[in-house]
Amino acid sequence: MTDFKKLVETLDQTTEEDRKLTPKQEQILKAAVEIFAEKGYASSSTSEIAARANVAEGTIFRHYKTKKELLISIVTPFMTKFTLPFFASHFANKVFEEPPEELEGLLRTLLKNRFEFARENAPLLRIVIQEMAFHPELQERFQDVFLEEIFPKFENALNQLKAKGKLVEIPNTSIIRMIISTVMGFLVTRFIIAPDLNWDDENEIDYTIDFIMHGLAKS
Amino acid sequence: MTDFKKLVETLDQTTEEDRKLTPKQEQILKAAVEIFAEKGYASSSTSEIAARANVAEGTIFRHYKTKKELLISIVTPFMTKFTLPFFASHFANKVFEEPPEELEGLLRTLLKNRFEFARENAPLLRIVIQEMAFHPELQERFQDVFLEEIFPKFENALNQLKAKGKLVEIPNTSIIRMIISTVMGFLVTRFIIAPDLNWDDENEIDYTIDFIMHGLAKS
DNA sequence: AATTAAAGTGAGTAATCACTCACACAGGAG
DNA sequence: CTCCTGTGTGAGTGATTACTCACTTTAATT
Repeated sequence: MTDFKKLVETLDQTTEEDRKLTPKQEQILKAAVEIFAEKGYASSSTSEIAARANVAEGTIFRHYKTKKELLISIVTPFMTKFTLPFFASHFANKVFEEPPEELEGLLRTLLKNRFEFARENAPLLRIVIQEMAFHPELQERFQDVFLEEIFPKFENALNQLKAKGKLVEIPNTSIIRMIISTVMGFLVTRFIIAPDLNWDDENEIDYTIDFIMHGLAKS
Repeated sequence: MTDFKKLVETLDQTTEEDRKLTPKQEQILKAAVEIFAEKGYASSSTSEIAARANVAEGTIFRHYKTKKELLISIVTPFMTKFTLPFFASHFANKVFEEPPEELEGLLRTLLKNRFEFARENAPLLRIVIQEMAFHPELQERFQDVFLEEIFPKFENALNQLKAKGKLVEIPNTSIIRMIISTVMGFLVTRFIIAPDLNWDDENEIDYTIDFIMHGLAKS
């Protein structure tokens, strides 16, 4: 429960920070997200961001010392919000603290959570995926969250499911990789690669969960 | 068999083109691949490429009209070589022309093929994934290959497997998405995100195939 | 009304960028 | 030898870049 408290504090902090923002600062962030998502960080110019935000170029550098600091202040709140609640919903949290009965309920909340979040933040998801490759600061931030918060809980749940004979006996790292590959593959296809297709989201989510469930069930 | 012939011609053509290259031109391509993979296309400068290639900057523009043409001449041969042989190995080809007995054999050749290719061309794989998002020319080239060559054959094979009652009854697009998500998720993790981990490749390939097989088997 | 600190401005700057061009040099054909 | 064409060169160019700074405006406090 202490973990959960810490998480809530983190989220509250960031939303408090959001409220401190000047109107012009909000315009800057909005414009920067749009342009970064469209052309990538390296190909985006601060002059263009200023223009779209209806702001003088100097105003950007009043609030953010460098262009990179602007990127980071956009990306890191998203990263923590996207990765931490992985197991932070009340239901999912319970699943991971009590011995988990079934993988399916966990997968379903997890996928639906992240699906809604990705839908509402598609440009940010795009930016993170694109820029993570080139900015070590972002990689470190991600590793911190993933290795210390998500991975241990994930592994613990998998071990309990294995003990109950409900999971294939392959390494946890492999299981986690397959789950994340499938989930991220779905989200990336749905919201980044082909967002304009006619998606039957309800069914696709069900198919995806069934695929993982059968793929990982003890044979 | 005509398709197969065309494919061989395509591959031969590109390797013939490779042989026409000046030594300096090879140095340029090698340096460009390295630097594009390290810092991304937009953050790479032609001066740095020239320096690493031990070549004057003007030499680059003698062979490639623009920086973007250099990128494209690097990326498109890789894309066709990576996507086309999807079903072009003799064995896989047979599987897709005769009624397919099992999905497993197909998956195994397919994954092993692409695995070796990704291992030998990891920097190029990285460049393609990174730059596809921002260059419509690359997206079009990819769509041509995928929609006209791979997708129809893939779908045909899946239909035959479904008719035999060996596959779940969900849309082919969903099945294809899950297979590609899992395969690409493995290759990207293995060669781009965490290439320095201690990988047990033989087993990981087996796990991955088993995961897909069970995930897609008729329940 | 006076004071003050923060927010906002935009012309200015040095660096870097992709790309050009006039020229040097190779070697094969006539 | 004389062309000639393709290859290689590197100083030069205009455009663009992230960032600075002297200045003005805003808004809240005394």
